Formats: sequence, C-alpha cells, structure tokens
Amino acid sequence: MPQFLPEQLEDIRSVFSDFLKKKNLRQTPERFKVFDEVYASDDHFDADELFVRLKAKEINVSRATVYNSLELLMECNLVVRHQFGNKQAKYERSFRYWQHDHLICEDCNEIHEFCDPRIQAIQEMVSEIFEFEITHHSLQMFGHCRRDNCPNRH
Amino acid sequence: MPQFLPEQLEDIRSVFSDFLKKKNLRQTPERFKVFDEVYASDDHFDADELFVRLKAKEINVSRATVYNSLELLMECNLVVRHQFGNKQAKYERSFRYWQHDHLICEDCNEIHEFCDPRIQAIQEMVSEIFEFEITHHSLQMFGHCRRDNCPNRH
DNA sequence: TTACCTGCAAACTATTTGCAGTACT
DNA sequence: AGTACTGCAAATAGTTTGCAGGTAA
Repeated sequence: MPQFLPEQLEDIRSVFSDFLKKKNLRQTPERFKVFDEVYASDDHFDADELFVRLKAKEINVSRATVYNSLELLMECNLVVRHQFGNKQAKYERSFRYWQHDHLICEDCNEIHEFCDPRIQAIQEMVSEIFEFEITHHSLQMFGHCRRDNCPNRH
Repeated sequence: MPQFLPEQLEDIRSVFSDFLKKKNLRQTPERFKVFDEVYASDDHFDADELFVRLKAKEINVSRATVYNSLELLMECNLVVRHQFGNKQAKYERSFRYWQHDHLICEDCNEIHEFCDPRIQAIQEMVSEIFEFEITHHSLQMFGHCRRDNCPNRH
C-alpha cells in the first residue's frame, strides 16, 4: 500500500471532517488522533495494536474511543475491517484502495495483497444467478510461504 | 447440500470412527451424538445452535464437548468452520462437499452456496506469483437479496 | 448551554480451560 | 486399572455498554 503525501493526507482528513459535519457529529481531537494514526500506518492492525501505538506516542485515547472512531472511519469508507479467521478483527486504511484480497501464511501470519479481475467477473455472475445486489466480498487464501526464516515452516 | 442415505451415513460415521481409532482417541457416545446431529442438519450452524438442537432432543452433551467434538470432526475433514464476519463461527458438514463459497444477504442473513472454477485458477496463479503453497481459501460475497419478504429490505 | 463524547470499569459473547468425577478400552 | 473424557463453572479475549464528568458547537 502506498504512503500518502502531506497534501493528499490533508484531503483525506477533510473527507472525514466533512463526513462528521454532514452527520452532525463532533470533531473531537480524539477522533482525529485515531485518524492520523491509522493513516500513518500502512499495514493491517487490530484495535488494540492501534491503542498501543497511540499510547507509545503518549497520545492518550481510550480503547472505547478507538473502537468508536474506527467505526466512524468505516462508515465513511476510510477504513475497512477484515475478519481473517482469528477472533480479533484487522483493520486497514482504504482511501482509493478498494479492491484487493489477501493471502495469509498460516505459519508466520504474513499478509500479502493481490487483485484479480476475474473475481469481479465471478461477482457479477453470482449476482445475476441469485438475483442479488452484491455490495462487497471477502476473499482470503491461506497456505505456507516458502521463506527460509518462516517459523514452523511447512 | 444433499441429504445422505442411511448406508452412506454409516460409511461417513466409520470415517470418524476410524479417525478416532487411528489417533487412539476414545469412541465416546457424546462424540457420536454430536456427529449424528451435525449430519442430520444440512445447513450452517454455530456451536451453540448445535448444543440447543441436542438439548431440544433431550440429548445432554455439554457445550465444552460440543466444541471438542467439532474440533475432531474438522480434523478428519467431516466438518468445516467458516468465519462469516460475525464473531461466532459457523460450521457445516463437509463430507464429499469440498469446494464451494458463500453468498450472504446482509438483511436476512440467508446463506447461498456457489462454485466457480475461476477461483481455482486464481488460486493457482496467486500461488505461483507469491511462491506459496496454498491449502485453502475463504470467499464470501455480501449483499442484498431481492426476496419480497426479506426484512429490512434494501 | 446542551447534548454529545470521553474514559473508565463493568458487562457481554464466544470460546477455552481446570478440575473432580466418570467411563472407554 | 488406568487414563482420557465429560460436565460444570470459572477464566479468557475481544468488543460493547453504562454512566459520571468533560467539551465542542
């Protein structure tokens, strides 16, 4: 996932800001601290990781507020949540980074991203056959990477 | 998913039985009660649902044993577990019913199954590109069905 | 000023674990 | 007979909720 330039970040920040305004929600510093931390990271993280990262920077935002803010960021499509099979949800920023799926090594939990247009085609076909309006999908492939230093290597 | 004939069921039951024997695990009545209930149902259920179904038939098996037995049934490929985004896992029987994916209505939670060979092709390509040995995948499509009586219809 | 928001801790939900007694093999 | 298994209840993990202040608008 690419890193954003400062001015792009400013634009994305205002997407969040506008969303809050439109919904008559408050622009609290905590919400923007969560936003900043999310958009400073370019990986997949869980809610607690985000909480810890903030704490490490001596930014004190409660866990409850982290969850609340992630929820809002998901509502305005700046964050997506994934359920990779473990019990805790993983999040990632998603501004202009819609369609991609995940490949996960079950030995070292490394996550790779891929994108294949055939998935879109399958989606359209399934949509037609079942007469569904499909809004999104979730595809993960699991297996074993072949890195030499992968722990518990298969 | 098809229902099984009594003699097929007997064969599948012996797959479980043989598995337990090979692993030096005990053939307890509780384990077979769980097996029977799983193979009597042709839908997607969670652990608690199975527990309740057994209870309704006055078959008393503890929740802990339900989880334990489902784990064993997964080990011998008679059951698969799915994480559909909600926090509780869904299970379904999987004897000779390997490759299929799921389409889920977010309004009524109805689950449909589909199968598309292109997914296999994508899997092979991803496997090659990332040098992974892919063991399995998990694909769900989410959306809105168009049934008239779908609650909270979109 | 006035709700909405935050932080805290308690509640909750799904699942796992520890332990004493039970029952396969 | 011996040890794995069961049921129960308590522990755990991730997330949500209730409530008493705090604060954006």
